[in-house]
Amino acid sequence: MNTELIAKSYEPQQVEKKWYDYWEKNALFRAESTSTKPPYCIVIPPPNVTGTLHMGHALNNTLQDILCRFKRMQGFNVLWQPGTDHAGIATQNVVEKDLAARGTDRHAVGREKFIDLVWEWRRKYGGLILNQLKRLGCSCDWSRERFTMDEGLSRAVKEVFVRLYEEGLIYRGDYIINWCPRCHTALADLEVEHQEKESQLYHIRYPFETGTGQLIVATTRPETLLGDTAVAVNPEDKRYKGLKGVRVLLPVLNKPIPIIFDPYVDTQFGTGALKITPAHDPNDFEIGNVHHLERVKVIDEQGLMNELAGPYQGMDRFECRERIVQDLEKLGLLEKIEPYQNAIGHCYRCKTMIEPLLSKQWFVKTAPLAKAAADAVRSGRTRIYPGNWEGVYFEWMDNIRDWCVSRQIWWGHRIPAWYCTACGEVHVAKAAPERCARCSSQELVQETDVLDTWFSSALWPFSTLGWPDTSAELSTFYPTSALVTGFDILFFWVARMMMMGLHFMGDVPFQDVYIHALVRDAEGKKMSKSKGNVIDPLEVMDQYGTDAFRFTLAALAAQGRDIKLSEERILGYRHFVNKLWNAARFVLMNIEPVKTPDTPKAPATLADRWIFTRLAQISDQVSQAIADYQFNEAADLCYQFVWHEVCDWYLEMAKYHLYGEAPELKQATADSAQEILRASLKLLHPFMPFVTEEIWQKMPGTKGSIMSAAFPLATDFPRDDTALKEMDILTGVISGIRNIRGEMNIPPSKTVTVVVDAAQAGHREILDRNLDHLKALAKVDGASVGKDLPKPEASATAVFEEISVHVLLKGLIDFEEEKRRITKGIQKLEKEWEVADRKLSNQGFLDKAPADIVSEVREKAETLSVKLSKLKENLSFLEGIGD
RNA sequence: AGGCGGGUAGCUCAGUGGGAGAGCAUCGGCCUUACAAGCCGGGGGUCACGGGUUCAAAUCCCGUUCCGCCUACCA
Repeated sequence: MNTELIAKSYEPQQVEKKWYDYWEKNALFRAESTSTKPPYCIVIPPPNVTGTLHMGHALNNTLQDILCRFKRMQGFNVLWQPGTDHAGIATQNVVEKDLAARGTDRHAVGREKFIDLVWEWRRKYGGLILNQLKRLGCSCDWSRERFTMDEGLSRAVKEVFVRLYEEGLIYRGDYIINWCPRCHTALADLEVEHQEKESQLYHIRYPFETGTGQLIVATTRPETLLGDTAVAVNPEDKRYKGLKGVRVLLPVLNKPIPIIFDPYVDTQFGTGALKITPAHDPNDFEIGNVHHLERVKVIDEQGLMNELAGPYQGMDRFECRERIVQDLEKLGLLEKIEPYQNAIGHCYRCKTMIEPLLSKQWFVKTAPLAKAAADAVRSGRTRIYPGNWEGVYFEWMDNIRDWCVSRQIWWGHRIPAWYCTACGEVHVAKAAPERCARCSSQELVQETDVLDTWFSSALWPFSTLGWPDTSAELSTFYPTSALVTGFDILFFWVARMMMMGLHFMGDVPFQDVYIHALVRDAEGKKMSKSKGNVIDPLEVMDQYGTDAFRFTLAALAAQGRDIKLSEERILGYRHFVNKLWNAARFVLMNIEPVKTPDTPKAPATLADRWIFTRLAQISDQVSQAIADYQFNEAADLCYQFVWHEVCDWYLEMAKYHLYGEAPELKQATADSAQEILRASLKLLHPFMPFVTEEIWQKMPGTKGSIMSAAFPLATDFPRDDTALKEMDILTGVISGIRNIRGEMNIPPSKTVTVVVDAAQAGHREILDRNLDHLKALAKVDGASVGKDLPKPEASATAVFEEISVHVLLKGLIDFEEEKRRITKGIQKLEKEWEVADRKLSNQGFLDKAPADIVSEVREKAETLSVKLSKLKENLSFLEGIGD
C-alpha cells in the first residue's frame, strides 16, 4: 500500500490557485502564431471593463473553456483571444459617479482631463473581471489581451469608419432618434427596452379654425401637442370626408394646423384622428416627411420644455403633461381619459423613459451589409446552434433598420470627422486634415460625438488578430472556429460582427455560433440586483469549488432551455468532485510501488475487459457530444461513467485482486485501475480543470500537465464486446441478490447462501469464473451454480433472463412478503410482455416494421415469457408451502 | 400584432418515431479498511388537453390551453 496519504476529502481552495499559476507560468495557454497543428480559435465576448463576473459570464466562459481545453487536448493550436470592452456609457457613468461624490462633474473637469480619469480608473479596476475569469479557470492566452480602446483597435475603428463613409455606407443627417435625457445621448433602436405600462389615452378636442365643430384626437402624450404640425386621418374614413383644406386650432397655443390624409392612420383606433408631432415621434416623423410638414421641437435634450412650448417653457416633460391636461380640462377641450396599456421605451442603461427627438446623428446604412450577413448563414458558411436561432437572425437581418452610431458622450472612439467652420464642409479621414478641401480654411473642428461601443465590438474577431495590418494571426485564425454567446446579444453583437467581418475580411468571422441559455434563479426569474435573487459566482466558487460550479453549469447547459440554477444542484456536483477525489485516493493507495510497466498487457479479468470497452465507447460519445455543443450530454456521460461504472462496479471488483494474494493479478489490476483513472481524468479535464490536474500530478506515469495530455480516443483501449454481455450477466445476478437482501432487510453484515440455476452452459461458465466477485459484491458465503437445480424450500428467488437465483433464507424468510414481492414482479413483467405480444400479433407490425426491430421484440417477448414462467413457478411453489 | 421556446416523477430537467430516464427530494437497510459529501435497495409518471398521420407517437402534423421570452412605429 502506498504510504503517501492524500486528504480524505477534496479541498479546492488550496489547489485552484496553485495550478492556475502553474499553467500560466508554463505558458500552456499560449497559442502559436503559426503552427503545423490545425488552428482552433475562439474570441471571447469581451466583458465590460466596469463589469464584475456574473452568472452569465460564468456560463459563457465555462463553455468556451471546455471547448478550448478539449481542442487543445485533441492537438489543436488553440487561441482563446481575451480582452475587454470599453463600454462607453457604462464606464462614463461609473467615473461620473466618482466625480459627483467629490462634488464635481465632467463639465467642470473638461473633456481631456475626464478621459484621463477614465483611463486611470481602467488601470486601477479594469482588470478585476479578468482576474475573476482566471478564478473560473479560463485558459485564455493572456499574452494577447486586447482592449477596444487600445491603439490597434482604435486604428481599426478609424479605418472602418472612413472606408464605410467613402463607400456611402455611413451618412449623417437629421433624423428622429432615441434620446436618453439622463445619459444625455442618442441610443440605437436596440438599446431601447420596451416595457408594457398602464397608461392613459387622452381624447382631446381640436376645434376647427372656423369656430364650429371639432376633431377629437386620441393620444398618450398630450404634452407633445405643442409640437403638433398636423392632424392626420385616413383618406378612406367616411367620418372625415370633406375635411380637405380644413384647419384645426392647436389647443392652448391656438395655432392653426392642417388636416392631412394618410393611409397610415388606423380608422379603428381611438377616434381615427392622429395628431402629428414630427419632432417627437418616429411615425409622425415619417408622415411629416411625406407631407412636408414643419418639425417643431418642443422638448430639449434635458427632457425640459423649450421656448416653443409657450407657457410651459422650462417645465419637465412629465410635469408639463399634468399641467396641460389640467388646462385642457379648464378649456373644455378634454373629451375623456381612458385607461390604456402600451409599451414605452426605456434606456437599457438607466431605465429612464426615452424621448424620441429630432437630432443630427451619424448612421450606418445596414441593408447592403445585412444581406451578405444573412446569406452567409443561409448558405451554411456560418452555422448557428441551436438552429432555431437562425430564424431569429434572419428575421432581424431581413428587416434591419439603419444603425445610429453616434453617441453624445466623451468616453469612446471619437468620430473621425472634421467640420470646416468657414464653409461647413465635412471631412472624414483617419487623421485630422490640415486644411479644408473646399475652401482651404485651417479652421477645422473635430466632431465631438463618439461611436457606439458596439461599433468597435463589431470588429473584434479581426481587430484583435491585428487588422488593419496583415498578421500571422489573421491568416492562421481567421475565420475563427466558434463564437459562444447568449441570445441577448445576437443582434447587438453577433449580427454586426457578421456584417463587418464579411465586408472587411471578405469572409465570415466564425464558422459556428453557439447560442447558450440564460441563467435564471431557482424560480426561473431573471437574476437581477434589484430583485435580490442574484447568486454570485465568486461566492459559489468559494463555497463549493470552481470545478463543482463549472460542472454544474455544463450539466445544466441543455440546448434551447434556460438554466434554473439552485445551490442544491451545485452541491450535488460537489459530491461528484469528491467522489472522483476518493476514487483517486483509492487507486493511489493501492498502487504497487516501483513498477509502472510501459507495456500494457491485454486485460486479463472480466472487470478490465469490460471497463476498457466501456471507456472506448464513452470516449467516443463524450468527444462527439462536445463537438456538437451538447455540453449537458457530455457532462452526464462522464458523470454516469465515473460514478456508476468505474466507482460502483469496476473499483469494487478491482478490490478483490488488489487485496488478494495473486501478485500478478494484483499488479495487472493496479495498472489497469491507474489507466482507467488517468483516462477518466482526461475526459473530465475540460469540465473540471483543477481537481483533475491535482490528481494527475500525484499519479505515477504522468508527465507534465494534464492540459497537454491527449484526449482519450476509442482506439486507445482494447475493446471486447463479449465482456459487455458477460458483465451484464454478472451484474444482473448480483443485483437480483441485492434486491432480495434489500427487500428482506438483511443487513450487509449478514452473508447469505445462494443457489444459481442457469440453463445455459455459457451463463454457468461466466458465473463460475466470477464467483468470487459475486460473493464479495452480494455478500454471499456460499454459491452453487448448476443446471436444473431445485429451489430450496426456504428461499427467495430472483430471475435474470433465464437464470434463477435462489437466496436461502432459513429463518429469515417471510413467505407472505416473498409472495407479495414475486407477484409484484410478475405484474410488472406481464405488462411488458403484453406490449410486446400485442406488437407480434399485429400483422401490420410484422409486415412493415424493420426486421431488426421485429426480431428484437420477438427476443424480448421470449425472454420475458421465460422469466415469467420461472416467477410463476416460484409463486406456486410458495403457495404450496403457505398452505 | 407577429415570432420563438416550454408544459415528462414531489422539485429541476434530459430524452424527439420502436423497451418512460437522470439529479435532488422521499422511504427502508448499512459507519462493508476510497468516499456518511458515502454504500445497498425500494416507491413514485394519463409524458398539459383533444384530434390526426403511422404497423408503432412523449417524440411527427393540426387544434385547444397555460407559462416564459423576443421582435414591433398603432397614436
